[in-house]
Amino acid sequence: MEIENHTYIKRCFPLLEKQLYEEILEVGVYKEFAASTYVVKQGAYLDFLPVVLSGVIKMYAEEDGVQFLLYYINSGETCILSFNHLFDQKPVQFSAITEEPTIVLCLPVSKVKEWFIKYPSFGRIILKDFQRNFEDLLRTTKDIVCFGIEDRLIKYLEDLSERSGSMEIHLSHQKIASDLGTSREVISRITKKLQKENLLIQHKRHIELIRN
Amino acid sequence: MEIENHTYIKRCFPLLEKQLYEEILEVGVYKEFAASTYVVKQGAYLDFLPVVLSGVIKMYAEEDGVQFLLYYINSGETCILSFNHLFDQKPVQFSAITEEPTIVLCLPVSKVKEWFIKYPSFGRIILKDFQRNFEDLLRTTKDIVCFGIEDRLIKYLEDLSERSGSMEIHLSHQKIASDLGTSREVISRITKKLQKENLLIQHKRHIELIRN
DNA sequence: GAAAAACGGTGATTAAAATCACCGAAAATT
DNA sequence: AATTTTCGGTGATTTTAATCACCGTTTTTC
Repeated sequence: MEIENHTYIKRCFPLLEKQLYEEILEVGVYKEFAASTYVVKQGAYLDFLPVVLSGVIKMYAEEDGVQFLLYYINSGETCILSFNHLFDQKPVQFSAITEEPTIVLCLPVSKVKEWFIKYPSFGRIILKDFQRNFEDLLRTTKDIVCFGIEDRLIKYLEDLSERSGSMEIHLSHQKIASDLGTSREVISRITKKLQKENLLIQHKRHIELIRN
Repeated sequence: MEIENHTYIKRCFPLLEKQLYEEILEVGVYKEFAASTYVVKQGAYLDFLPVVLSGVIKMYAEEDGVQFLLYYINSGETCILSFNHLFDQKPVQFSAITEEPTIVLCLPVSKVKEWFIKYPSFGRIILKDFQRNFEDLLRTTKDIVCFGIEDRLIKYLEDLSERSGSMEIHLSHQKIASDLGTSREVISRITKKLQKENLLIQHKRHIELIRN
């Protein structure tokens, strides 16, 4: 298992300085999560930086009883949003939930601070992940403000299809609804409408997208 | 004028290494903007990192003809969102507009990259600003998703009042509406309602908030 | 000082989405 | 096999906000 994890790290961070690589191996803690499990819960205090070695985690925001999807962290990416809270010891403002079985490498905050200054490559990785997360969040925000649920549902399904490489979406209306911050009935009605428009087919337990 | 700007830089970046400070003085370009002027326009390609020396700029997102306020950049803060686009030469996904007369220090991207690696203090500044912008954006997103316009208007006014240190808001309903991504009539109706509830008083050309 | 532009008020209507209520079918649990 | 849970469908209603239409006033511009 250890050996596998080494492989993951090499794959995720191909350009690390040798010394940094050694340090990561030394202090990094591996954690495995089943599908649909909390990696980070909103309100918690973190003392580590999670890096997704394999699998996918989804970032959720919660407020006023509503939970909605912000964006995904794929393998090889750091869950940088939590970085925000590593330094000022504030509770995290979001939750991270695995989408599938996922292996996470946890790097202690003290080391992260040290490496950020010591290793240029590490600083660049952090910055790059910050950028991506920022862009993803902005994209999501724009979508929410500027488009109705129907458009957002279509985007959501297309996005899922693209990232899974399959035209089939195995999710209940309820789960979709909660990702989009709406209610099940709304999803049911829209999918029905989309089926009439030949954009998808509703099967017993999944949705099949139709290439346009 | 040059001397004044030196003072601004010292005030904004109190902990710079001397050498970095010299470099900034050498290559930084000062730009002055009147109130309500574009500093950055969505879709443009940037080759500099803007730092607000004095004044305030507002970050807007645009999509599908709708423009709405994301958050503010105060004096001493870098407009880090643009940083995103410095590295990958993508057009910026937002606009930055001055709120009041504003002095901006423009740092060339080539130097920014260099300093980020060379000077730990610079890396920390960048990271810190990234954090703040990220948190601000997340806050805004949550507000938009989870609260109705009435609550958001109240927050918006309170926020303005707090940052200006005054209970008087000198903004037209139209301007408020466009910041919140809605229409004037909606603002007019809500302010009228809030007046009935003794939360504010509408004067001829401004709104007076009432301490609760 | 006249014309134009910006400002704010308000009623009526429309549209989008949330909520409520209730249904039967399928799947999972015991 | 019986029970419970999850799932999805659908009509009716309500809520929220957007839009349309029109008004008089104030401010700015020329």
